[in-house]
Amino acid sequence: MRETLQAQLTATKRQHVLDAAARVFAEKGFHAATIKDVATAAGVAHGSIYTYFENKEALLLGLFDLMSAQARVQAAASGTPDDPDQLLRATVHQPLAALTSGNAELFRIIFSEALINRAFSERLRTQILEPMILASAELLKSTVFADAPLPPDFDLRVRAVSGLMLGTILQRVLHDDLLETRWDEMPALLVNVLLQGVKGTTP
Amino acid sequence: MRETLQAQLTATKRQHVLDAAARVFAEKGFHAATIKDVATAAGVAHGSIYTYFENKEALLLGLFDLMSAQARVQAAASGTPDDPDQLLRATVHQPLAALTSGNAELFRIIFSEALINRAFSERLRTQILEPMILASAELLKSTVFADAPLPPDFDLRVRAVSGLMLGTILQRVLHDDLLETRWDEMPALLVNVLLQGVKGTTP
Amino acid sequence: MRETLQAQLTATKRQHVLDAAARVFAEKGFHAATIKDVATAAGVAHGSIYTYFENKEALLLGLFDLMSAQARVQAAASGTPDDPDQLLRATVHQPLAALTSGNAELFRIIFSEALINRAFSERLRTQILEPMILASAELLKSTVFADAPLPPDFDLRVRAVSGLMLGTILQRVLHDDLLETRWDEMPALLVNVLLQGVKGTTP
Amino acid sequence: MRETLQAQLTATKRQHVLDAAARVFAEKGFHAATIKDVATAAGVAHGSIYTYFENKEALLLGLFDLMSAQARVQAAASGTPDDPDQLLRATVHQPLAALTSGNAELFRIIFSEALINRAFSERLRTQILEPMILASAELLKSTVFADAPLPPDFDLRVRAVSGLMLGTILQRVLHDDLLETRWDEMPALLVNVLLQGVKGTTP
DNA sequence: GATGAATGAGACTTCATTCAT
DNA sequence: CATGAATGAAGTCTCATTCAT
Repeated sequence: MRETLQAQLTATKRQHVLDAAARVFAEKGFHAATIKDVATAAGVAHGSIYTYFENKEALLLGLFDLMSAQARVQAAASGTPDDPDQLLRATVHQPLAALTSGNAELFRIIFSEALINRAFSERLRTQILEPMILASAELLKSTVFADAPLPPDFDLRVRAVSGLMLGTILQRVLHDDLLETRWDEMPALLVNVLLQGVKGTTP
Repeated sequence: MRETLQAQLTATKRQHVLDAAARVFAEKGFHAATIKDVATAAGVAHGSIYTYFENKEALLLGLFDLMSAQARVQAAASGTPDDPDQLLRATVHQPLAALTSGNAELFRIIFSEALINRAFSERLRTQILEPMILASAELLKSTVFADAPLPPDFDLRVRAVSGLMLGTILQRVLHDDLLETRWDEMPALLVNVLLQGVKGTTP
Repeated sequence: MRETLQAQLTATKRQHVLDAAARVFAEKGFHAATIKDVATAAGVAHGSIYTYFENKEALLLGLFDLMSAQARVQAAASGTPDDPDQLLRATVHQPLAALTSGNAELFRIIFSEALINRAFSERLRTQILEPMILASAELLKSTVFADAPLPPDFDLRVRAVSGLMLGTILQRVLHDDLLETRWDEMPALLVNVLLQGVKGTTP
Repeated sequence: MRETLQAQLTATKRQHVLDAAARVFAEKGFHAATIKDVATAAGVAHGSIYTYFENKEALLLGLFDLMSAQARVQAAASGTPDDPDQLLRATVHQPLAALTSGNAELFRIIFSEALINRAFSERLRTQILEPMILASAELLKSTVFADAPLPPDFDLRVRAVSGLMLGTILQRVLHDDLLETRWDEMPALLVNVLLQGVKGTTP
């Protein structure tokens, strides 16, 4: 039991360091930030970082797992609405909503690294993108294609769905003012586009 | 006349160095790559890099201008088809086609940096994204909204169009095998989605 | 208490590095000497220099403070003799005596830099020269001009006093063999010159 | 004859480069100044410097010779006054007057280097200081010691004379405002000090 | 476990010098 | 002779990582 307590304490501190890392990396970028920066932000000696993380890259992986976990949590929390329309809305809403608060920074850091680091992009695909694509596929099957046979380019259409979400997010984190201001309207609008095309009249 | 020759020679070598930089940065990432790597790839002494570029960041900016220029060239080359349908197809096709050959690397390097470097993201927005958004807006006005009044969320719908393209590209450069294999089908498919929604039947 | 010990240890090592810097700079000159040279002379890794000094220039400032401190210490140590004659002798003796041992090196380094670095010459004037001039002025007032009104060119005469000392020192550090050999005779001789002119008979 | 013309042309350009070097070194200091700086100031390509000077240090030596030559020229120009008093005044006046105009910079550069560069200090002693000391000795012999046997510490007294001049100059080039303002009064004052001591009444 | 002094590999950059044109 | 592109040695400084306390 004591070991459990100890372990919990360790886990807490580890999380504390990770939070600090998220803040620091977000502000300075992964490469510009130093271990000392993170340690200072976490309020520990810089040597102590190595008690919780093997090296600097492990901090990044930790952040990655954090994002991955958050995505799962939010997916679970949203439940599974019965109404197909609600389901569609929820599925599109989720990834976009994940960006509010401080998560845009996390997105920036992780995608920035994944774009130029093959190992990291693998991880990103496996843990984040593929689940998102899978969810999109399930969504399409149970909604728009519920009554029709799947077309031969079904998988590609799924990429269009996930691409629409990713691209919208990407534009926002690249500081598109309009998207930042009217971010709340986007989920509904994207659903509309997916259902009726870009001309679709909003209900 | 001699000056012109000399200037041309210099420009050529500068381009040569820039090409090398693109290759090296693409493989290792901007931060992990060293000036020496670039110099070796270009076949010059590492001090010589500074004959053509003021510092390492100037190389990145050079790559940026390269991408920007390519985008402009392709936009100009595509001309202005009369047929609205052709126009739509062309506009969507362009950015996606720009990714073939070695340009995916350029995209990776530049977006990776823009995600974590505010000055760079400004540049990216002004020189690349905003023109793309403007083109999308013009496109919509002259095609799908040709006969209808513009809806109040028109600007947001434009973001959906550009977002669809960007997100699709992003997935591909993150090594989505399916997209890499069937990239040729995407422009038509995206046009379809935009016109009729994701369920739209391909003609 | 432990903190005090640690601080003392750090201070000691800092001093150790500074001593090494004095030796190295004296031998090679500030610009020709490298951080690596200093580190090697101090017996530490070259990166470690930066634990104690922010950068190379800080080493020079450290040496400067060292010289400044030494000057103060010696001034204090000499006390204030009652006999005016003794006072004169002591005041002239001090700066000249400060040059024995390894301090000629310090003089060389510091004056060499001050001659071409305005910020440094300001510092030198404020911390070393002006105190010396002030001391010379006080000296004159309480000795040769004790019973007479101060002449209108009093301040200039003070410069002659300090100049006589500085110039003599300068000649010695520029390797004048005669001065090096018979340095001990100079204080008395200079006092004589000041009192009676260059022809003055030594008592 | 043509060769002479050519040689003169070369000499002229060489002098032109040297003037530029004096200006540049004076402003930035020898080490901070680059060959390119000098070339730009001289209006030639930086590679061309090497047509006239073997390397960067040769420029410094060139400046040294320049100063040395100027000193000789001025010494010759001043002639040899018959009146011993005039002679004394002239001898002291000379080195001090040499500092007006832009020569203070030259003094700074050369003494700065000589202080930390043994070879250079040798040169300085041989070409500048020793002649100055010799002149001082001759001066003393023909004036204050004209009728008396030379004292055993004669050579040291000579150092006091040259030291008084050097030290006064040193203070001025270290930006002593008072000296800069009232520099004209110094020669007479120094003569006075030498003749009667620091208390001496000005005639 | 925590600390932070110490390490040293390695990065960027400068610049004196050379040499083909 | 003049030019300036090219070279590469060398320098300063950073920082991830280690380890004795």
